[in-house]
Amino acid sequence: MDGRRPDDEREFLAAYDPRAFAPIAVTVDVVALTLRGGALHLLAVRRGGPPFAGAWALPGGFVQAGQESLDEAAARELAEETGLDAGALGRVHLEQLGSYGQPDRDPRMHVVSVAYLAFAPHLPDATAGGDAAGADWLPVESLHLAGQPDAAPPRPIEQGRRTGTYGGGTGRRPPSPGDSAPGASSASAEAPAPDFAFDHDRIVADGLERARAKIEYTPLATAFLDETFTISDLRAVYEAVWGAPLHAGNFHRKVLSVPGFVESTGETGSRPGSRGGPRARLYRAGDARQLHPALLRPDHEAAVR
Amino acid sequence: MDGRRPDDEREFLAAYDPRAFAPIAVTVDVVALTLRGGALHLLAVRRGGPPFAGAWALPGGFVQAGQESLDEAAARELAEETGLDAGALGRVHLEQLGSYGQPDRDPRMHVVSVAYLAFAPHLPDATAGGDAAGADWLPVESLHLAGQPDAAPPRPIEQGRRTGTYGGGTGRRPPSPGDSAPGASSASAEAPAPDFAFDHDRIVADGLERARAKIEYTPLATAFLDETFTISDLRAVYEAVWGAPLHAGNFHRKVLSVPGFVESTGETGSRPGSRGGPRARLYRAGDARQLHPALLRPDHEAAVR
DNA sequence: ATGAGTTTTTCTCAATGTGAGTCTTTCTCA
DNA sequence: TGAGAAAGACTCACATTGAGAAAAACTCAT
Repeated sequence: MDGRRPDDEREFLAAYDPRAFAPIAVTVDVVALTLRGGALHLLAVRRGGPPFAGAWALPGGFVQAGQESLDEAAARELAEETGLDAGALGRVHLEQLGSYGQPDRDPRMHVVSVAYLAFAPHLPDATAGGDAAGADWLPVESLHLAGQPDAAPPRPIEQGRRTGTYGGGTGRRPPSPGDSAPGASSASAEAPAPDFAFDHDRIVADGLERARAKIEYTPLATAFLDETFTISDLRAVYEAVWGAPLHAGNFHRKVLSVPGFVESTGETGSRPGSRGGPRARLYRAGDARQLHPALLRPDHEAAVR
Repeated sequence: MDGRRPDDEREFLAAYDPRAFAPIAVTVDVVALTLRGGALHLLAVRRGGPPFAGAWALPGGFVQAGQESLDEAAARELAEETGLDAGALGRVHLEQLGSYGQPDRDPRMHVVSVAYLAFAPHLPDATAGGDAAGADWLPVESLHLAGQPDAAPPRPIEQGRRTGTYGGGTGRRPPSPGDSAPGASSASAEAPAPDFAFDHDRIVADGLERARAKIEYTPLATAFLDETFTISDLRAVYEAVWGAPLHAGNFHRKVLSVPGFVESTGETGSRPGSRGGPRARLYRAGDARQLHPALLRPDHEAAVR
């Protein structure tokens, strides 16, 4: 562990001179996900300088030595990049994703990056905080990521109507096995560059997989929604994150059967953007921290071999 | 992300002088688990120098800047502390657990530690590699850990016979709900100190929870066993890690019903240490990377509220 | 205002998975 | 040789799941 070198006070004080031994920088990077127009989006910044100038990257920055914990650094970076105030930030779920420390992942020096995963309700447009050249929410379905077994080929972005359910919109549902949600866009103005700086494509891929797995057995899908929501809103989250349509009836039954997942507000919504149907009841997140039984992904082919 | 400061070549080269800005040290620590005498054990080293001289700590050390990845550093530290050769190390499962970066977690300076979790088949006694004062396998059930809801109170270690099944051995099975496996020991000679240096008790607690959760939905329990094993051997792993007895018949049925979990060798074991019963069939790990359906922990009270 | 098309919500049914036991057979040990 | 233990196959009642049907409540374009 930390410091096995020193055998006496003098020696370890020498050995721990900060400038003498550890030329490794520590940064945090945030994979921030939100729902916009029914589709899953990722917060990315456009790099202003080399290396990878002009490429997309994850928002992040250096951990301030001696000043902050990793969690605090991640929250700070996320706030800087999104313009979130402390209140809005409080509604965001932020958890550690993992650390990335290949010696050559940054051409300048050995940088260990601690990645975080954030789930946020609909957020305002990103404001290029700090010194990034720009920041934007990129539709996740249009990204092509390293090592993604289900990476979708690049496709032309289609602006347009969405059904409000799952992230597809191209009419080819239900998707065949092994299908990944086809390209679709909603809010972001420009076609996303397919590549990320550094190893950020891998971090994003890991974050997405974590998000998809996490909503199976935790109620975190509610972190994408406002204080109150309908069961259909919740189903739209699962469909967007998993990229597959779900059976509405079974989903309804299941959500209500899991203790502590959601609790009824007694009220009923008005659903302005609806395309018909009765007014849905409103719920808020319950007090469960784990879902039992879990909502398993459809197919997710049995044992992954 | 890494480096948003620089806006031109000159500036970022200056900004990235290794010695100029990041007095944060990066270490790896390994939560290494193995089965000894049917009980789960944790590899710990006795600290030779301050701070926390004489306390138990996790094996670990500095990441060699520019030289190795985090995974490589963890494997190296584990090998140093266990005397494992490359071959034996190949049979060990090693995965990243998480990073710990509270500014004051090490009194000397800001140290970010990337923790790893290792599952190993029965290993030889630990050899105090490096410069630790000693290394030993501590029975997990005798530890009392920070923030552990189910932390067992310290108990006298009882040397002695074990039934070969779950980690109890005190005859009080089946345990009542909420029970955690009572203190028991097998190999280690001295009573374990209940406290760890730094925040290592938290890291251990996180590692144990991860291990308990991970064997639910992955076949990693087989990483604690030799090349071939019986269903009972496998059940003993689950019982030791979860600290609760399992229904032998249901476990048997379930393991065989999960595709790719185990595959039959066609052979049958001799079981020298057995206390009766027919010779069990031998299996080896299958090719599944996920268990479907999963083997859920008993009770694990529904939704954790 | 009317009818077509949607959506919410509830039900049914068959298939599958699960916990708790029982039973037979095969071994070890005293 | 008999008591005790373990492997493994079964049974049974019950919960969970996927697929589908259907009633009721709405929206929207004619």
